[in-house]
Amino acid sequence: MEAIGRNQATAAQIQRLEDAAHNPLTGKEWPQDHHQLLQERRQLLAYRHYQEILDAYHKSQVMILSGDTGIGKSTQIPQLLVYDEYGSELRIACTQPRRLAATELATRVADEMGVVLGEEVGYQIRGDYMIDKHKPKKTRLTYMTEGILLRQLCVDRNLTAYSCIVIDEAHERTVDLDLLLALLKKVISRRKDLKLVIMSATLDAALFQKYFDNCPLVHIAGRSFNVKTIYLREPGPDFAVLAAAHVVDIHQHGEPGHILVFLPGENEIERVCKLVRGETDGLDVFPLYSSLPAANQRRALRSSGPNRKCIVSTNIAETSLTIKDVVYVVDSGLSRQMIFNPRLRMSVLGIRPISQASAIQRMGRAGRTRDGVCYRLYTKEGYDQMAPSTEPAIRCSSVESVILRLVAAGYRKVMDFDWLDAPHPESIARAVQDLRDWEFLDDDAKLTQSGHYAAYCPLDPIWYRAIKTAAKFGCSLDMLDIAALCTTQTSIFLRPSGYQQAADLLRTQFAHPLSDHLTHLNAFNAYMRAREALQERFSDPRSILEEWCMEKFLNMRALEEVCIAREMAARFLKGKIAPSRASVMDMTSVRNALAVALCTHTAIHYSGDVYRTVHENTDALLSPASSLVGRNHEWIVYTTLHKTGGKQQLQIATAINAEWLVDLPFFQGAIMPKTGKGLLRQPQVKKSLDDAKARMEARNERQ
DNA sequence: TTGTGGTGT
Repeated sequence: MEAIGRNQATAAQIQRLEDAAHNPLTGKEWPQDHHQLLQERRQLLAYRHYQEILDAYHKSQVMILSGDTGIGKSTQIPQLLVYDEYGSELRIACTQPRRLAATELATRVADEMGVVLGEEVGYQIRGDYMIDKHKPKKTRLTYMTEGILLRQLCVDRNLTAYSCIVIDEAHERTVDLDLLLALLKKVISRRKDLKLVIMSATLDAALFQKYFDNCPLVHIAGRSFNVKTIYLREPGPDFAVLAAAHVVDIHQHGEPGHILVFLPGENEIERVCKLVRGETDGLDVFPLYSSLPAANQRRALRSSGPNRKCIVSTNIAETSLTIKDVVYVVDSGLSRQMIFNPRLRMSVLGIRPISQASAIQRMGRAGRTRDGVCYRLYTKEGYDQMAPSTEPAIRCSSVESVILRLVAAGYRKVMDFDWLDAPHPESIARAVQDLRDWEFLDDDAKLTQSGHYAAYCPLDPIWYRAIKTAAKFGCSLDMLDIAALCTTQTSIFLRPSGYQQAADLLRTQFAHPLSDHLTHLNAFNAYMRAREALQERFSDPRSILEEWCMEKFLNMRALEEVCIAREMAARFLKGKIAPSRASVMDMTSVRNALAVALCTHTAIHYSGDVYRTVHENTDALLSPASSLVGRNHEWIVYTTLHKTGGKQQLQIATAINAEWLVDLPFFQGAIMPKTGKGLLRQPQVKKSLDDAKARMEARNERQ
């Protein structure tokens, strides 16, 4: 390649390289479509700002790049940096919040640069990579998820393999991103030759600029196409009815072009679909949400008949999936959001207004291929009252694993760490307390050996502890499966609208009378058996497996995720924890291990369907899906405490014996919640444990 | 009488 020193390239030089007879990266001739791709790329706004971006990049260690979606930031900027960084002989990483984006961008950019995917341009996501690992210099640019870079940061705290890190979609503010930025800020102070480019939507750019000592900001103004925004004149009564009416009106009177409707969830979506179908002809209506079987999702995205298409979707179409040729957007202004309440250690799921940033993102979905229209089912005043940006995820989730990773990275002052937005102090305090209860931190908040392992284990910390505990009970492999099932957030059980009762009925074939954890395990084992049997008989059993899952109302995507999580965790645990399995005939040991490991998540039966949690001292019902409903076991452990639709629920529970709790440190007198007068707030807990103790003593005497 | 969306050498 033409000799350009590191960080000395000009836009003209790069253009010359791209116009040359041979590909400067490979020395080979360009692929046939090179010139056409180049022409398309040179139309993109991001490409047209090459020189301005290079100037800012050369001048400063950190820079922020802002601009609307669809201008080619994610594809063009990393390519530009490949040429500019060529002299450094180190790699460039470009992070993405989602796996799909990482793989698709890598594929596209490898094409545009005229190289083979996995050679000069590659990707890395969990359980899958296309990079040249053996020749360190070969892969110049790697698209990866934020989590992958965080992992690499744990191993190599100065990221010595890289000369430049590009953070894309920074405005999405995932938990991993906030942790990554905080750690990168430390890295760049140690490594002055490491460059950082943060790409974000316009609205949040100033925030990042301030965080990085007022570094330069380049804004690429303009968007690919205009979208006209139409507000409601006065607030409407029922957003579902309103949404349906807008769709019908657009279909009857509007110019050609597909319609995309944003609603909070599956229920609302199915309702609107029904309303619209009843009143239109020649309109293909598709629901779209994550628990929809993959085939139905594909149909919604790919179908292209002569009819107009209307897709009624959750937030999944806001960022994760792109629908071609959308001209109309109907935005309800609402979404379901999960917010963590640190005091109750409880997640609350509810329908809330979206942010302005999110409204803009939804609107932009109408202007990807030509000018569009966005109908907002709220007033201009309603829009003005929305929060400018979506609350960063680190502010509304539990932070046990974040704090653990932070301590593992060598930062112990977790309370006054330099965050972009700090987690709630109460969240941090809770996390530190939990990590101590789980023995990952000692009394000086120092990392223990087992805390060190938990930080590197690709499972939630509490599940690493559960596997460790299970090893003592001779069932570490059963617990590994349960851990993978619980760490994978999406449920393996489907309950499609219209088939709820059938789904509930079929679920009972896996039901374990004493445990939802074991119910999940039964279903997972059944899937693994079917998978193995089919793999022996067919070379590509995927579609048959998909059918098998469909019949049993199991979510195959979730089950495959569980498989990957399990394999990765198993690889990590090899040599650290002895593998063992409980007898199929008696899973008592698994329940006992769950009781010990999840002892901070115990609840005692109160009255009727009501349980009261020991730690938070709050009343909650078993989830209606639990196989323990109506059985009134005295003690249970649960995986999560949720609030949905105003009701507090305990999800994924297992019945346990009081005898298993009496000797645990967590249940010794001092830790029990007390009232101001020093009286036990839950005398029933004490009584139950005392009774259990008496029973144990009596048994010992008899022997 | 139940549920938005992501992610992990």
